[in-house]
Amino acid sequence: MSNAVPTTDFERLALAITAFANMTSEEFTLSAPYWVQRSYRKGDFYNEHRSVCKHLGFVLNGAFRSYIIDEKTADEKNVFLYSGNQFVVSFKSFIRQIPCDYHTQAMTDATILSIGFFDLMSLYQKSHAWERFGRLLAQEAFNVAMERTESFLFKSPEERYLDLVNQHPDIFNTVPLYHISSYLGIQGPSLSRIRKRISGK
Amino acid sequence: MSNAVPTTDFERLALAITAFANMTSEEFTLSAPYWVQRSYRKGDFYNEHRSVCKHLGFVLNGAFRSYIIDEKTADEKNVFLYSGNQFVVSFKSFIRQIPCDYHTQAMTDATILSIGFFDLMSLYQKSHAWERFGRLLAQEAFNVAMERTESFLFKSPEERYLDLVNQHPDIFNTVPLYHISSYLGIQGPSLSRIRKRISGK
DNA sequence: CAAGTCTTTTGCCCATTATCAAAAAATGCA
DNA sequence: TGCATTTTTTGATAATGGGCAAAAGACTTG
Repeated sequence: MSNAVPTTDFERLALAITAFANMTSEEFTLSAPYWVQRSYRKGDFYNEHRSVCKHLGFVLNGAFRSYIIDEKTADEKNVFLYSGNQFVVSFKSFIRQIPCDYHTQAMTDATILSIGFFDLMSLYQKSHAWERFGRLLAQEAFNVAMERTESFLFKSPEERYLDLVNQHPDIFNTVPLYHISSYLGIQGPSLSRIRKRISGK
Repeated sequence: MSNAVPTTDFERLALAITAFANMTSEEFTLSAPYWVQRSYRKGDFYNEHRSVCKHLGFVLNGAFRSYIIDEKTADEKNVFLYSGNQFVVSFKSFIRQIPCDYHTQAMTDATILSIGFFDLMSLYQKSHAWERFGRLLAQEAFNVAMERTESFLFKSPEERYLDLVNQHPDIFNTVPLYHISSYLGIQGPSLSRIRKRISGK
């Protein structure tokens, strides 16, 4: 972990946030003192089960997953994937500052820019635009959850796979397929067969 | 639709909200002028696709569903069910006051107590406790969505069915099973077989 | 480069669900 | 009550995914 934030990375963050929350670069600049760059090795934990998620991270490189260990089968199930230009955060734990249900782990070496909960809260107080950011972040979390629910309701594993290829083309080069199959709610061999079916089209 | 709110119904609402948001009955009483009782016949719409959801409803009797029409198969898929002592609202549409993705319809004759969006917003402004209610409502919506996502990820249709029996024992007497199978993400005949399997245990 | 490890695919068989159609049961209504 | 409609169940078959084990392929790393 280091504090030096290269200009280009910081500009990427600025661009993403000003676009996301429709804020000016002056408003964004209020947050400048708070961002810290962090690096993770593959397998490192962004946040662990039972501990409170204290930071909101913006993914510069690499990919993370949130997973739960299924008591019955003792294996891991991926609930969320996060990759470049997305926010990595265990939302429920973060907004309520309560222990997290998930393990959140780097699936690859990764770098992020992160801001602490209390710093973010102070921005919410200081700035209307940041308050809006907070609301949009919450709504986004809700939307992601709903889209995922609807994908299970309306779509076959094959369609969910194709959607994921469209949404995160980047992760397929860097992340093992068993993480993908877990996210899709199917077994490794099933994903393998789906990919075979698709390639024959 | 009528305006006369019987005392007992109103007390049920008061009890539910004060418990939910940990507010005093004085704080709850601030909302008293705003609640209106509404009645629905089976098949009536609480809110229609493309129109903004303008009310938050507390279900006194009966049950509602939110559904989407699947373009591919042209049939309806239930995304949410709402029954007694729960809030019926199309959350995303309500909080952002944007057109709704869903149809929300009474599955049985039903009565609710409802409060309008702007009245609720004014309560949020006037009262810290109501602001807390708003936050908890949002978090609850998020949790419901997440639990539903996780149920698809971790559970078989049979387990989802058993969970629903526990969570909403009331609706099984009043609502056609095809609404339930749609909610569970399976076909009618499959639910029938699941029920047969279970009854033989 | 080669051995060892990790990841993905394949083969096999089984259990469950989808699909379509028809029968049976339940319900509503005259 | 009895007919018509709606809802649920059943039957038969096909498609899909699960589970297990083994093989094949990729990737480390000494």
